[in-house]
Amino acid sequence: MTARSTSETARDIPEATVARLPVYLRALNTLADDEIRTCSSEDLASAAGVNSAKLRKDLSYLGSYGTRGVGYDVDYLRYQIAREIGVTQDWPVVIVGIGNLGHALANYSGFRSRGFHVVALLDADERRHGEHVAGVLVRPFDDLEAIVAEQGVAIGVIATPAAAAQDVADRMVACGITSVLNFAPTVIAVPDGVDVRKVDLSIELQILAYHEQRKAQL
Amino acid sequence: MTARSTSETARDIPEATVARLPVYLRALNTLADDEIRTCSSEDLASAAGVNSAKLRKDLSYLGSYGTRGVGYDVDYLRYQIAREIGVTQDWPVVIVGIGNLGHALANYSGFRSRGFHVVALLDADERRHGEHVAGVLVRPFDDLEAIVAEQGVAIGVIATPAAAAQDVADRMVACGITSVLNFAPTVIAVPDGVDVRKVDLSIELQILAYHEQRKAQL
DNA sequence: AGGAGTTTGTGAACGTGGGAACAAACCGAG
DNA sequence: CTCGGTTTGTTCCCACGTTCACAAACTCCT
Repeated sequence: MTARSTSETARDIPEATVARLPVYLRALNTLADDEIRTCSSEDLASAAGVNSAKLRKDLSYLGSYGTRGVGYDVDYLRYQIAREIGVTQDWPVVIVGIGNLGHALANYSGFRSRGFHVVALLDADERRHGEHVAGVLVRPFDDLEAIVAEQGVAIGVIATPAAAAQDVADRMVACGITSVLNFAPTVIAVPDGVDVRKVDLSIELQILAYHEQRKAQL
Repeated sequence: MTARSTSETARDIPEATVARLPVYLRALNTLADDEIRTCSSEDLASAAGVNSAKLRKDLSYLGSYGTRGVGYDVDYLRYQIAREIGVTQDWPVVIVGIGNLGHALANYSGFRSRGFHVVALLDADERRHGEHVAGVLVRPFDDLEAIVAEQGVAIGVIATPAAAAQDVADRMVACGITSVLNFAPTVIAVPDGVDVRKVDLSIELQILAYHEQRKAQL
C-alpha cells in the first residue's frame, strides 16, 4: 500500500478490471431477471466469460461483498458495482453526427437502460435540422456550447466522418466535456484530463483478418 | 526464442501489436494521400497516437523495413503491414441482423476500402427479406449455410439483439465461420479455434462514466 | 575519406495483469 | 460445540507489455 493521496476513499482499481465491471453488471442483471438471488464466483464467472479467480480478484478491489461458503447476493453486488462504475446516477450525453451510425446510436436502447440519456443530437448539415431521431430533435452543431452548459453534459459521442472528428473534439473539450467516445476512424488528440475511448469497426475486422490468415497458413 | 513449430515463417506477433497495426496502416494511408514519401518513427507515432519507441518495437516484429538515419518509406511500409495483417486480399463478410446497427454497418464505406466485402445481409424477420441495403439484398437467415459454402466466408458479423446472438454464433460456427465480430450486448461462447471480438457501445460509455465519476470526486 | 548529425532496431528494467493455490471464514448437521 | 464441506479473499509467481537508453547504421557535408 503506497502513500495515499488527498482523497479519503483512495481506491485504485486497475484499468483491466474497470473494463470488466460492466460485463459483470450485465451478467448480474440477467441472473436477477431469472430471479436468482445468490450466485458463486464460478456461476458469475461463466456467465461473464472469465475464469473465477480473475472475477474474485476483480471484485476484491471493490471490497468484500461476498460471503465465504455461500457466494454473492445478486442484488447487493449489482448495486455495489453500479455505484462503483457510477451508473446509479443518470449521465446526459450528446451525439454529434447523425449519419447511419448516429442514427443507430440514438436508437440504441442499451444507453437509456444503463444510466445514459441522449439529451441532444447535433449535425453540421442544416438539411437534417428539425428532423427527429428516436424522439430527439436534431439541432445545429453550433448549439453545442449552450446545450452542454445548460444540461451539464460531461460525455460526448463523435459519430462524424474522420475529417470532422478532430474539430468536433476540440469544440467539445473547449466547452467542458471531459469524456469522449469516438466512432470516427481517426486518432483524435485531447489535452490531459480528458478521456477518449475509440470504437473502430474496420480495425476490429482487420484484427480478425490477421488471425484468419494465420489459421489459413497451417 | 523457443522451439519453433512446423511453419517456416513462425512469426509470433504479440496481440497488443496486432491491435495497433491497423492504426499504423491508417496513419500511413493518410500520409500517402498527402503525398508524403518518407516518415520517421516519430512522425508516424504521433499520427497514430502512440510513442515512438513502441512504434519501432511493433514494426520490428514484422522485420527491418526502415533505414537508420532516414526513416520509413511510406508506400513500402504500408504494403508490408497490409500484407502482414492480410488485407491485401479481399475478405467476404456476412452480416446477420439488419436493425439500426446492421444498416449502419452495411453502409459503412470503411469496410470496402479496407479489404472487406459484404457478400450477404441476413435477418430472421421475413418482413425485411427482399429489401436492399447498400445495394445488397436482405435474405433469410436460413440461407447462411449456402452462402458461406458458396462464397467461402470466414468472417461473420452479429448485429442482432442479445437474445439471438448465441444461436447465430452457433449456426455460424457450425457452417465453418472461424472469426466472429459480435455487436450484441452479451457474451457468446465458441469452441477453440474460433476467434471472437466484441464491440459493446454501452460498456464503453460505462468505462467513461467510471472515470468521470472519479474526476468529480476531486 | 572522415566526422557530425540523425534515426532505427533492440536489450534491459520496470510495471501491469493473469492464474494457481491456499488460508480464512462461513454454513449446517449431529 | 465441533467437524466436514464449501466458497471467498489474497498471496505468490509467471507472462506479457511498455518505456528507456544506447549501439549500429545510414546520410550529408566538408
